[in-house]
Amino acid sequence: MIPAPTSENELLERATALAGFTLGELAEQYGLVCPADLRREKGWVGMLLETCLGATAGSKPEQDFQDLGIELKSIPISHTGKPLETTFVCVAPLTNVHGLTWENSHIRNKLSKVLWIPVEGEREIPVCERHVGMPLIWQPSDEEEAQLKADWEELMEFIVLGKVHQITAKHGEYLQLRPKAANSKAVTEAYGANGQPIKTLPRGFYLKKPFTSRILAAHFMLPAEDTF
DNA sequence: CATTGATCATGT
DNA sequence: ACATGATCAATG
Repeated sequence: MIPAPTSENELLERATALAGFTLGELAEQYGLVCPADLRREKGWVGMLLETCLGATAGSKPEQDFQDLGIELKSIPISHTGKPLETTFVCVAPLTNVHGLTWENSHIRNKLSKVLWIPVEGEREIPVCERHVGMPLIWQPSDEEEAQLKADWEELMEFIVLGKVHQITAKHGEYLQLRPKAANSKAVTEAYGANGQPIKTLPRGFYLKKPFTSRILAAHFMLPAEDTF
Protein backbone atom coordinates (compact mmCIF):
# COMPACT_ATOMS: atom_id res chain seq x y z
CA MET A 1 0.00 0.00 0.00
CA ILE A 2 1.12 3.49 -0.87
CA PRO A 3 1.05 5.88 2.10
CA ALA A 4 -1.32 8.82 1.86
CA PRO A 5 0.25 11.96 0.38
CA THR A 6 0.93 14.66 2.96
CA SER A 7 0.58 17.69 0.75
CA GLU A 8 -1.17 18.86 -2.37
CA ASN A 9 2.18 19.09 -4.14
CA GLU A 10 3.07 15.54 -3.26
CA LEU A 11 -0.28 14.32 -4.51
CA LEU A 12 0.04 16.26 -7.74
CA GLU A 13 3.58 15.03 -8.29
CA ARG A 14 2.49 11.45 -7.83
CA ALA A 15 -0.39 11.90 -10.20
CA THR A 16 1.91 13.53 -12.73
CA ALA A 17 4.24 10.55 -12.49
CA LEU A 18 1.38 8.29 -13.60
CA ALA A 19 0.84 10.22 -16.83
CA GLY A 20 1.88 8.30 -19.91
CA PHE A 21 1.57 4.88 -18.38
CA THR A 22 -1.12 2.47 -19.50
CA LEU A 23 -3.66 1.06 -17.08
CA GLY A 24 -2.16 -2.38 -17.70
CA GLU A 25 1.30 -1.19 -16.66
CA LEU A 26 -0.03 0.40 -13.48
CA ALA A 27 -2.18 -2.61 -12.62
CA GLU A 28 0.83 -4.89 -12.97
CA GLN A 29 2.81 -2.79 -10.49
CA TYR A 30 0.13 -3.39 -7.90
CA GLY A 31 -0.55 -7.00 -8.78
CA LEU A 32 -4.00 -6.18 -10.07
CA VAL A 33 -5.70 -7.84 -13.00
CA CYS A 34 -6.91 -5.59 -15.78
CA PRO A 35 -10.43 -6.51 -16.93
CA ALA A 36 -11.14 -7.01 -20.64
CA ASP A 37 -13.85 -4.38 -20.44
CA LEU A 38 -15.58 -2.35 -17.75
CA ARG A 39 -19.05 -3.81 -18.13
CA ARG A 40 -18.88 -5.58 -14.82
CA GLU A 41 -16.31 -3.34 -13.14
CA LYS A 42 -17.38 0.18 -13.90
CA GLY A 43 -15.36 1.64 -11.08
CA TRP A 44 -12.16 -0.27 -11.79
CA VAL A 45 -10.19 2.65 -13.24
CA GLY A 46 -11.10 4.91 -10.35
CA MET A 47 -10.10 2.27 -7.81
CA LEU A 48 -6.79 1.65 -9.58
CA LEU A 49 -5.91 5.34 -9.45
CA GLU A 50 -6.87 5.49 -5.78
CA THR A 51 -4.45 2.66 -5.13
CA CYS A 52 -1.68 4.33 -7.12
CA LEU A 53 -2.11 7.60 -5.27
CA GLY A 54 -2.52 6.32 -1.75
CA ALA A 55 -6.17 7.15 -1.29
CA THR A 56 -7.79 5.08 1.40
CA ALA A 57 -9.75 2.36 -0.33
CA GLY A 58 -13.34 1.66 0.50
CA SER A 59 -16.21 3.98 1.18
CA LYS A 60 -15.59 7.25 2.91
CA PRO A 61 -18.13 9.98 3.50
CA GLU A 62 -16.10 12.94 2.31
CA GLN A 63 -13.24 13.74 -0.01
CA ASP A 64 -10.70 11.09 -0.99
CA PHE A 65 -7.90 13.11 0.56
CA GLN A 66 -9.75 14.72 3.42
CA ASP A 67 -6.65 16.10 5.10
CA LEU A 68 -5.79 17.90 1.90
CA GLY A 69 -9.39 18.81 1.12
CA ILE A 70 -9.14 17.19 -2.28
CA GLU A 71 -11.48 14.88 -4.17
CA LEU A 72 -10.07 12.49 -6.78
CA LYS A 73 -11.96 11.99 -10.03
CA SER A 74 -10.89 9.96 -13.01
CA ILE A 75 -12.54 11.11 -16.22
CA PRO A 76 -12.76 9.09 -19.42
CA ILE A 77 -11.78 11.15 -22.45
CA SER A 78 -11.89 10.75 -26.24
CA HIS A 79 -8.84 11.17 -28.47
CA THR A 80 -9.73 14.84 -28.80
CA GLY A 81 -9.62 15.26 -25.06
CA LYS A 82 -13.33 15.57 -24.48
CA PRO A 83 -15.21 13.74 -21.71
CA LEU A 84 -16.98 10.56 -22.78
CA GLU A 85 -19.20 10.42 -19.73
CA THR A 86 -20.90 12.68 -17.22
CA THR A 87 -19.24 12.77 -13.81
CA PHE A 88 -20.95 11.39 -10.74
CA VAL A 89 -20.48 13.68 -7.76
CA CYS A 90 -22.55 12.39 -4.86
CA VAL A 91 -25.91 11.01 -3.86
CA ALA A 92 -28.67 13.59 -3.60
CA PRO A 93 -30.37 14.16 -0.25
CA LEU A 94 -34.08 13.49 -0.71
CA THR A 95 -35.17 13.95 2.89
CA ASN A 96 -34.14 15.99 5.96
CA VAL A 97 -33.30 18.86 3.68
CA HIS A 98 -34.81 21.55 5.90
CA GLY A 99 -32.25 24.28 6.32
CA LEU A 100 -29.95 22.77 3.74
CA THR A 101 -28.19 25.37 1.65
CA TRP A 102 -25.66 25.21 -1.17
CA GLU A 103 -23.05 26.60 1.21
CA ASN A 104 -23.31 23.67 3.62
CA SER A 105 -24.13 20.98 1.07
CA HIS A 106 -22.21 17.79 0.57
CA ILE A 107 -21.84 18.45 -3.15
CA ARG A 108 -20.23 21.85 -2.65
CA ASN A 109 -17.69 20.30 -0.31
CA LYS A 110 -16.88 17.55 -2.81
CA LEU A 111 -16.40 20.01 -5.62
CA SER A 112 -14.42 22.57 -3.63
CA LYS A 113 -11.16 21.09 -4.94
CA VAL A 114 -10.79 18.22 -7.37
CA LEU A 115 -7.82 16.32 -8.75
CA TRP A 116 -8.94 15.34 -12.25
CA ILE A 117 -7.11 12.53 -13.96
CA PRO A 118 -8.04 12.09 -17.61
CA VAL A 119 -7.83 8.52 -18.90
CA GLU A 120 -8.34 7.28 -22.44
CA GLY A 121 -11.84 5.88 -22.44
CA GLU A 122 -12.80 4.84 -25.93
CA ARG A 123 -14.15 1.32 -25.98
CA GLU A 124 -12.08 0.46 -29.03
CA ILE A 125 -8.99 0.65 -26.82
CA PRO A 126 -8.57 -2.39 -24.57
CA VAL A 127 -8.68 -1.30 -20.95
CA CYS A 128 -5.09 -2.39 -20.27
CA GLU A 129 -3.81 -0.31 -23.21
CA ARG A 130 -5.53 2.90 -22.21
CA HIS A 131 -3.15 5.72 -21.25
CA VAL A 132 -3.36 7.92 -18.19
CA GLY A 133 -3.19 11.62 -19.00
CA MET A 134 -1.80 14.68 -17.24
CA PRO A 135 -3.63 15.45 -14.00
CA LEU A 136 -4.97 18.80 -13.00
CA ILE A 137 -6.10 20.35 -9.76
CA TRP A 138 -9.24 22.40 -10.14
CA GLN A 139 -11.21 24.71 -7.93
CA PRO A 140 -14.47 26.19 -9.21
CA SER A 141 -14.28 29.82 -10.30
CA ASP A 142 -16.87 32.20 -8.90
CA GLU A 143 -18.80 31.83 -12.12
CA GLU A 144 -18.66 28.04 -12.10
CA GLU A 145 -19.79 27.90 -8.52
CA ALA A 146 -22.67 30.25 -9.25
CA GLN A 147 -23.76 28.02 -12.13
CA LEU A 148 -23.62 24.91 -10.00
CA LYS A 149 -25.43 26.61 -7.15
CA ALA A 150 -28.23 27.76 -9.46
CA ASP A 151 -28.75 24.24 -10.80
CA TRP A 152 -28.57 22.74 -7.32
CA GLU A 153 -31.20 25.15 -6.04
CA GLU A 154 -33.49 24.37 -8.96
CA LEU A 155 -33.18 20.64 -8.36
CA MET A 156 -33.53 20.90 -4.60
CA GLU A 157 -36.71 22.91 -5.02
CA PHE A 158 -38.33 19.94 -6.75
CA ILE A 159 -37.15 17.67 -3.96
CA VAL A 160 -38.43 19.91 -1.18
CA LEU A 161 -41.81 20.28 -2.89
CA GLY A 162 -42.19 16.52 -3.22
CA LYS A 163 -41.70 16.59 -6.97
CA VAL A 164 -38.72 14.25 -7.30
CA HIS A 165 -40.59 12.26 -9.91
CA GLN A 166 -40.84 15.29 -12.15
CA ILE A 167 -37.07 15.70 -12.31
CA THR A 168 -35.36 14.37 -15.40
CA ALA A 169 -31.73 14.52 -16.49
CA LYS A 170 -32.67 17.48 -18.66
CA HIS A 171 -33.11 19.74 -15.66
CA GLY A 172 -30.09 21.78 -14.68
CA GLU A 173 -27.71 23.37 -17.14
CA TYR A 174 -24.46 21.95 -15.77
CA LEU A 175 -25.60 19.75 -12.92
CA GLN A 176 -28.17 17.04 -13.44
CA LEU A 177 -30.00 14.58 -11.20
CA ARG A 178 -30.13 10.95 -12.37
CA PRO A 179 -30.67 7.51 -10.87
CA LYS A 180 -27.84 6.23 -8.72
CA ALA A 181 -28.71 2.71 -7.65
CA ALA A 182 -28.01 -0.95 -8.10
CA ASN A 183 -31.07 -1.15 -10.35
CA SER A 184 -34.43 0.47 -11.00
CA LYS A 185 -36.02 -1.38 -8.09
CA ALA A 186 -33.83 0.16 -5.40
CA VAL A 187 -35.70 2.48 -3.08
CA THR A 188 -34.96 5.24 -0.61
CA GLU A 189 -37.15 7.69 1.25
CA ALA A 190 -38.23 11.03 -0.18
CA TYR A 191 -40.98 13.63 0.21
CA GLY A 192 -44.32 13.05 -1.50
CA ALA A 193 -46.46 15.81 -3.01
CA ASN A 194 -48.22 16.37 0.33
CA GLY A 195 -45.10 16.20 2.41
CA GLN A 196 -45.68 12.59 3.36
CA PRO A 197 -42.80 10.09 3.10
CA ILE A 198 -42.66 8.10 -0.12
CA LYS A 199 -40.30 5.51 -1.51
CA THR A 200 -38.38 6.39 -4.64
CA LEU A 201 -35.32 5.51 -6.66
CA PRO A 202 -32.12 6.95 -5.16
CA ARG A 203 -30.66 9.79 -7.26
CA GLY A 204 -27.24 11.28 -7.64
CA PHE A 205 -25.82 14.58 -8.87
CA TYR A 206 -23.82 14.38 -12.07
CA LEU A 207 -21.78 17.04 -13.88
CA LYS A 208 -22.80 17.29 -17.52
CA LYS A 209 -20.13 16.85 -20.16
CA PRO A 210 -19.90 20.47 -21.37
CA PHE A 211 -19.02 21.54 -17.83
CA THR A 212 -16.17 19.10 -17.34
CA SER A 213 -15.11 19.63 -20.94
CA ARG A 214 -14.53 23.32 -20.22
CA ILE A 215 -12.49 22.50 -17.13
CA LEU A 216 -10.13 20.33 -19.15
CA ALA A 217 -10.02 22.65 -22.13
CA ALA A 218 -9.25 25.68 -20.00
CA HIS A 219 -6.46 23.91 -18.18
CA PHE A 220 -4.80 22.39 -21.20
CA MET A 221 -5.53 25.44 -23.35
CA LEU A 222 -7.37 23.36 -25.90
CA PRO A 223 -9.61 25.08 -28.43
CA ALA A 224 -13.16 25.46 -27.20
CA GLU A 225 -14.50 23.74 -30.29
CA ASP A 226 -12.38 20.91 -31.57
CA THR A 227 -11.90 20.89 -35.31
CA PHE A 228 -10.22 17.54 -35.64
C1' DC B 1 -30.06 0.11 2.11
C1' DA B 2 -26.20 3.58 1.70
C1' DT B 3 -21.74 4.70 0.49
C1' DT B 4 -17.67 4.42 -2.55
C1' DG B 5 -16.01 3.85 -7.61
C1' DA B 6 -18.45 4.89 -12.30
C1' DT B 7 -19.90 3.05 -17.39
C1' DC B 8 -23.32 0.60 -20.02
C1' DA B 9 -26.74 0.30 -23.53
C1' DT B 10 -31.05 1.52 -25.29
C1' DG B 11 -34.19 5.03 -26.99
C1' DT B 12 -34.66 9.07 -29.53
C1' DA C 1 -24.65 10.13 -32.53
C1' DC C 2 -25.53 10.97 -27.99
C1' DA C 3 -27.85 11.68 -23.57
C1' DT C 4 -30.92 9.47 -20.34
C1' DG C 5 -32.18 6.09 -17.52
C1' DA C 6 -30.34 1.64 -15.99
C1' DT C 7 -26.92 -0.96 -14.14
C1' DC C 8 -22.39 -3.37 -11.88
C1' DA C 9 -19.07 -4.45 -7.79
C1' DA C 10 -17.38 -4.00 -3.17
C1' DT C 11 -18.00 -2.73 1.41
C1' DG C 12 -20.39 -1.27 5.95
